[in-house]
Amino acid sequence: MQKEMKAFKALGDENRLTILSLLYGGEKCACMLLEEMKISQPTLSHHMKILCDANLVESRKEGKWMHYRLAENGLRDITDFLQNLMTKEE
Amino acid sequence: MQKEMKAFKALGDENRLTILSLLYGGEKCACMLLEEMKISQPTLSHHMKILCDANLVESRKEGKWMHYRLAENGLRDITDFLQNLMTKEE
DNA sequence: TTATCATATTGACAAACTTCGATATATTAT
DNA sequence: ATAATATATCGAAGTTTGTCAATATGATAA
Repeated sequence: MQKEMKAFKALGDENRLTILSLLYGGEKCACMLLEEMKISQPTLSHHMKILCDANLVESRKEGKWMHYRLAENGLRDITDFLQNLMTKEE
Repeated sequence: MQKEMKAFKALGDENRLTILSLLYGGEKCACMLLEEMKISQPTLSHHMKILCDANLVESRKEGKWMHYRLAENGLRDITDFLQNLMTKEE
């Protein structure tokens, strides 16, 4: 349950939900995310770390750029967790 | 997105995840939840309010007892939200 | 090497959150 | 009406979280 809690904590922030929606279209580098949001660079870096630690986002380093993309596995894990809560209820 | 954020915030707490898992088997009254957890009565009340406000739990008053159950609608909403994030990615 | 650019880390501060004891409210029983 | 019980609200203490400026790290370019 610890794993799911970490993911839900990560999802419970407006900026991080925005980041996920920006990654919906596919991989993006940090600098592009930064342009589309009104937060500082350290703040973005902080949020990306939380999303990666929660397994919701995966990263790839290319030269001095960091590329981020949605982590399908982590997303599926918590989706399954929620679906299990719903089924067989009652 | 505000609605989902509220739900995810609510899910990002160990005690509240425990409460949801306790409600998995079906409706329970607050006093029964209280017995199964090591938190004070005001704390439980606080968490139940957060879960209800987030639409993850529904309540029913019967005399002096409050009965709580999982809110299928709210759970489905965020499950759908996550599933939409996953599909068509790429 | 030195300069420049992209990202990460540190340190500090304010805001938000969790928790509980004390107390209030509401319902039932006597 | 009074007592007892279940739950909610209040107020305060301690903890966690989000944020940014300053700085560090790592990579490329000159």
